[in-house]
Order: sequence, then structure tokens, then C-alpha cells
Amino acid sequence: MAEKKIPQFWLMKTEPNVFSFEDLVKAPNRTTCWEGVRNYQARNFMRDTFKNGDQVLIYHSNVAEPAVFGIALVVREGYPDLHALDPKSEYFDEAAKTKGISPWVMVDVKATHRFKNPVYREQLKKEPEVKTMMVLQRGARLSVQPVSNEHFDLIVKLGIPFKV
DNA sequence: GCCAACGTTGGC
DNA sequence: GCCAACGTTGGC
Repeated sequence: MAEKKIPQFWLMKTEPNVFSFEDLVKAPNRTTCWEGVRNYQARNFMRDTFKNGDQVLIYHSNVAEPAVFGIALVVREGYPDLHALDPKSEYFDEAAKTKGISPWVMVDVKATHRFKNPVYREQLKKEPEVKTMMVLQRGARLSVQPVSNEHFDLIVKLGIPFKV
């Protein structure tokens, strides 16, 4: 039986002083592995639910004006994040090293569109249709989040995407 | 810089 | 299995 392709949408947070949307655009083939996620719920999304072709909003967090800056495409589905086994990595995980196997997962994403107008958190909170989205809720720390089709569409409309 | 919210750890 | 203590996230 043919598998029906249901488009899925996500939001991933990044601290731009560590890795920004523009860093992704400048990366070889505009692609990078999304390493260092160390939260089980976020990992499970990447391991179990992310599919090639899913679209991801790239959100800058922990800055004065948090915002969505563009869109990326999932180009490789979940695979082991071996940074966890590397003592030199800032994402080293002592327990994983002891077991000799990384329980953590990453995906590869490729920048596809830059927003002409970054969609700021302040702006989103004023939009009745999107103010319910997860990233806007108080204390929502999950760094990989599902986004509904409707929320994705509205954010894209506000952002005015151009191919990178 | 502050601090609320959250996830994880570890004693019991 | 409970829950207090702790460390981190991330908006403000």
C-alpha cells in the first residue's frame, strides 16, 4: 500500500550567537546536522516523527528580540548524534560514553527560504490565530516543537519567504 | 541581571 | 515512587 505523504511542520530553536539562520545559509550546501539536542521529548520527535521533506521554522532564542528568521528542509532523518561520545565536544554525555552508545539523535536540515520580514515573537503574540502556538507559551523550553499546518502557513505569510 | 518554569538527579 | 534540591532555559 502506498504511504500517503502528510506534510509536517516544526520549529527549532537556536541561539544565534552559537548558530544562526545565516550560519545555516552559509554552511556547505546550506546544510548542517542539528546536533546537541539533549532532551528526550525533542529527541523522540527527531527520531520517530521527522521525515525527509518536512519543513522547519528556524527560531532565534535567548536574544533581545526572539524571532523566526527562515525555513529549512529536513534532508536526512534521525541518526545517532555521536558528539555525545566525544569528550572534546561541548555536547559530550558522560553516561552515553560509559555505555558506549549514544542515545541522542540528530537530523540534517537545509536552509531553503529566508524571511524578508523576520517574524518577531512580539508580533506573533498579537496575532489571535497563532498566539496559542507552543513556542509562545510561558515556560515552553522544548527546543524542537511541532507546528500546525495553519500556524506554519500564517508565519510564512507574515515572513514573506525568498529562496536562499 | 532577574527569576519563573521546567527537566533531571538522588536521597529516602 | 515520592519529592526536594539543583541546574538550565529563555523571556523580560
